[in-house]
Amino acid sequence: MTTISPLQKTRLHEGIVAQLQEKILSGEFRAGDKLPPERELAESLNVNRSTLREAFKKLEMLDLVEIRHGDGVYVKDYLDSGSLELLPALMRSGGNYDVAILKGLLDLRRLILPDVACQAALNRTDVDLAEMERVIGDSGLSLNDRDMLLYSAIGRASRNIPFVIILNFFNNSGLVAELLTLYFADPANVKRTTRFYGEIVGAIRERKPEKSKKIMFDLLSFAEERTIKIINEKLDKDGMQ
Amino acid sequence: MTTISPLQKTRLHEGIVAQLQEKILSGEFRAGDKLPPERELAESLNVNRSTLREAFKKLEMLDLVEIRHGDGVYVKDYLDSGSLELLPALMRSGGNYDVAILKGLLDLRRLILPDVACQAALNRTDVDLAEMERVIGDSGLSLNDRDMLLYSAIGRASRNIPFVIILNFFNNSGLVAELLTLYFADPANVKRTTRFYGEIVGAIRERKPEKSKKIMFDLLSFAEERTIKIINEKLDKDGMQ
DNA sequence: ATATTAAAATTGGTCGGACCACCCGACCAC
DNA sequence: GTGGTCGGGTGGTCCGACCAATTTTAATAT
Repeated sequence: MTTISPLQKTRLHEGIVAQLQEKILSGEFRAGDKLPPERELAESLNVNRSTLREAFKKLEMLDLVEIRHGDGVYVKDYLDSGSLELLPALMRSGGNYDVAILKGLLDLRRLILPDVACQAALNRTDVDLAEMERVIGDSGLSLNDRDMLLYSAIGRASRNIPFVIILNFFNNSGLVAELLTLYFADPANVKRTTRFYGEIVGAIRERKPEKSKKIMFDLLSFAEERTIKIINEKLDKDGMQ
Repeated sequence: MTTISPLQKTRLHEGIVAQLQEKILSGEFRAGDKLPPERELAESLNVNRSTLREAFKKLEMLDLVEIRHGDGVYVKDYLDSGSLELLPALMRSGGNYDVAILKGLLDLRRLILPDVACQAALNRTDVDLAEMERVIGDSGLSLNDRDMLLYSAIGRASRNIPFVIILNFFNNSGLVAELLTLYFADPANVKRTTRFYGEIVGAIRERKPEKSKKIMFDLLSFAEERTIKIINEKLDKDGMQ
């Protein structure tokens, strides 16, 4: 029995984006390389030039390529200019998790979220609070959804837009979703996290910034340790078979 | 006598992206709204449908719109799904700096960079170190360029790819560049920052993570305070005239 | 009347080809 | 050398057509 179908409806230009992105991230196309002309590349891919151009527009927005009118399309160094959106692809470059990147992401979470909680405690409105309480009380939500919605609500309550954007990147990229599923597979983790929900919302309700920060930091530290452990076990198992 | 021309070459579809993005961020188009059909909108903008579609591909990559085959193009809530690349536009929504977002960005910097310096001290190679020393010793660089290149070098030395990507977003978005120009207008700030360069590279050379973190944090706190002050003065002045 | 189903209309996705705008290198005039 | 000219290559835009997915409408069966 396998997991549910991916049900990806693949638009042609998206396939091209994925293909070219992979070639760039894997190093097959190096920074500074000049790609073949659009007309030529379109023919190679058996695709219309318009379609290829739509793909290029996405790659340009990801800062993976630079398009120079009258000259050509050049590969950029994604370490100099890449976007956060590249991380999911980078993390799976070898088929397995790239643990270094995963740890980097968890670092980021641990650095940012306590401050978000702190600012949320300072700036939250009653409406923000009601939304948090609704989310942690809604039994119709899956564990994953509840978790992500709560973080999203806390982010909004902080009124710090850069933080909100980064938080929602975590939520929407699918990276956290995968990790959460593994994490919540252990009932002990579910219990710990459920307790955390009450504590953090309570601290935000009482408008206690330092307490909120500490609660958030402690939970993240706990979850981070467990997650790294789970991933390492998974890698070991996959490595053996 | 004025400064040299900006030499902006504007591609048609980029103008469309800017226009639609502004309408979304300003709230003229609200989340959930359905945009006019491509054919209709293309005619309104006096532009070809292919060109409009290229613009849509960029807006889709920014997660500002969702394109549904056979249905239409819908506006998304950028607070739920937006990308970091939106911040520069958000910060200038009213023509002036949005100080709240600016502070959020500086928060982010102050949270992340000390950890980057810490990890750089742990993971740097001799090549990384040589690059840092080259940058701070290169008298051919402008103050702005030297600053950004040093941070970039420290970021790479940390070997933490998510951090590098966020750092380079700061550098490449143009936000930091503007602030730096204001910041470096005061010779006292130049002096303080130049001293910092020697200290931080020294600490990274000696592989002292906590020392590196503290040096970075102190400098950022100093620079942050000065920058906020400068911006507030600027806003006051602009407000009076 | 209501529910089901099939056709039509709407809309995004792809295509092929044409022409314009820009960059660059080769060549020429001074 | 210096500067201008020109031609070939490349991205930018345009046009009109058809394909594919979805929604809407109309016809039909119950």
